Amino acid sequence: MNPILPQFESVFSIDCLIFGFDEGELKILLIERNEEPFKDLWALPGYLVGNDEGISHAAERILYELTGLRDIFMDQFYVFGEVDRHPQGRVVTVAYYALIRINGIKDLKPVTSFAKSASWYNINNLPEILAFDHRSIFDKGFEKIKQKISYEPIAFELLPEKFSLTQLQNLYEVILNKKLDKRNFRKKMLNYGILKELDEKEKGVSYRAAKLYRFDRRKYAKLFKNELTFGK
Amino acid sequence: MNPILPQFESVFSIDCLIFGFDEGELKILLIERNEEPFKDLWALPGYLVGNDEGISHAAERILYELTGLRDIFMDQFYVFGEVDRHPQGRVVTVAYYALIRINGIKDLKPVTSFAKSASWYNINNLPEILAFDHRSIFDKGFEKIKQKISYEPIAFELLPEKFSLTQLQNLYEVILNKKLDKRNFRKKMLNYGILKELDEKEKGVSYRAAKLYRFDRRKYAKLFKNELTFGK
DNA sequence: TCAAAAGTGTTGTCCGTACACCCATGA
DNA sequence: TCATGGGTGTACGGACAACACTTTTGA
Repeated sequence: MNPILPQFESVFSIDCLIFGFDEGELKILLIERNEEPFKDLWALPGYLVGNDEGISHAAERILYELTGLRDIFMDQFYVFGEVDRHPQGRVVTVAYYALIRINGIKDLKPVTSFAKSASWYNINNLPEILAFDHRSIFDKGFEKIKQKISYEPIAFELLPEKFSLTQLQNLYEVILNKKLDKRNFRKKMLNYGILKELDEKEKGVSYRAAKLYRFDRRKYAKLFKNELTFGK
Repeated sequence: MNPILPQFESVFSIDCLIFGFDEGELKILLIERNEEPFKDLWALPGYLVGNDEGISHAAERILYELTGLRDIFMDQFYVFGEVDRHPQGRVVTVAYYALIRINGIKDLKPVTSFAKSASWYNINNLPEILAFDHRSIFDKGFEKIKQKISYEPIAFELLPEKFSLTQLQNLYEVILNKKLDKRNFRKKMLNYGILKELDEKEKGVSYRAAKLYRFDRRKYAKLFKNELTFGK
C-alpha cells in the first residue's frame, strides 16, 4: 500500500475538542472509554485515521457521528507527536477544536466501540484525570480559543442564531475569564456593525426581556478580519 | 511494532519553512530534489519521521543537518493530510516554520540523499512550481508569520543580535507588505522599552551611521505578551 | 559639497475605560 | 410592589496616524 519507505510506518489519529455553550457555561464533550488502555476514564472524542481518509474529513466524520451535526466551525490547532504519548505504540494525533450550538443537538450517540457514554463537562470542572495526554490537548486548545476570540468572530458559532447581548457578553467573560463592563461591551459590539438587531425579544423570563440579535456575516466579510478586536 | 490496528498504518513527515532576512529581503530555504517524484524541482526541506522519533525532535534535526544551527525559534503551524497530496502514497506532513539569522550560517549542507543543492529564495520570487503541495504550505506558513509578527516579538529572531531601527522597520515592512511611518514606528518600538540601546554604531556605511540596539528579553518577559502589538 | 540615510515633535482623532442610575417585565 | 436583569451617556487619558525638516557622515 505504501511504496515509499515501509520501515517508517506510523499510526495517526484525530482528537476533537468540542466546545459548547449552555446556560452560561462553556463545556466540552468527553467520552467514557470502554477499552484498554485507560478503560473507564474520560477522553476526548477521537479515532484512528485510515490510509484512505483525509484528516479534515476524518475530523468532520467524528463530529458527525457523535453529534449528528455537519458544517461545523472546526480547525486543527496542534499535533501531538511525542513517541511515548500512547502506551501501546507510536500514535501521532492531530487535535481539532469544534464550536457548536449545544441546543441544536438532539442526542449524543457515542457510536465508536471505544466509548460507553458521552457527556458534556464544564471546562472548569473536568474529570481530574483524562486518558492519554488529553489534558494537555485541552489546555493547548483552550488557550487557542481564548486568543482567537479576541480577533475573530468565533463566539457566534457557540450561540444560538438569535441571542441577546448579555448572552454574548457572558460567553466572552467565560472564555476570557474576566468581567467586562456592560456599557463598554455593548458600545463596542454595536459599533462594529456586524450585529443585526431583530424585532424579537427573549421569551419566558421573569424580568424585562432582552432584544435579540443575529450575527451579520455579510457585513463582517466586508471588514478586514484583522482590523477588529473583540472583547478587550 | 504497532500492536494497535495494523491496517491503519501511515507515513508521516516534517516539512520546514525556514525564513531568513538578509540585505532587506525575506527569504526561505529550498532544496533541489534529486529523486523522484518531482526530481529537479525545488521543495521545502523535509523528511520522513521514524517510529522512534518525536516530531519536534525531527524538525530540529532537519534544521540542524541543513544549517548547522541549534536552539532555533521554530513551531509547527499546520498539518497537511489530504489523501492524495503525495503521488506515491499516503503521507501526512506536519509543517514547521523556523526563523533564523542568515548571517550566523557558515554554509548549507543538504545532507539528505533527496537533495542535490540548497539555496535561499526571496519570498516574492520563488520558483514557479514547487514540489508536492509545498506552495500551499508556504502560503499558509507565511500567513501565520504575518499574523504572529503583530503580537509577538518574533522579528528579533531574524535579525542579527545588534541591529538598527531601520533594519527592524524594513523587516516589518517586508513581512507586512506595507510602508510604515518612520517616526511612529520608532516612537512605538522605543516606548515598549524592550530594546536596549548600545554604545555602538553601524560600520562601513557611506552615510550617517545608525545606532545599534539589542532585543532585551528580560524586559519583554516582564510584560504580558498579549498586551503588545507590533508594527501597526 | 553632495548624496544618503539618521534622527526628531506636535497635533488631531479615535478607542478604551471608568463609572451609576432608571426602565420594563413577570411573579 | 418588588426583584431581576435590560438598557443607557459622559468624561478622561492613551495610543495611533499624519506630516517635513535638520543632522551626520563618507565619498
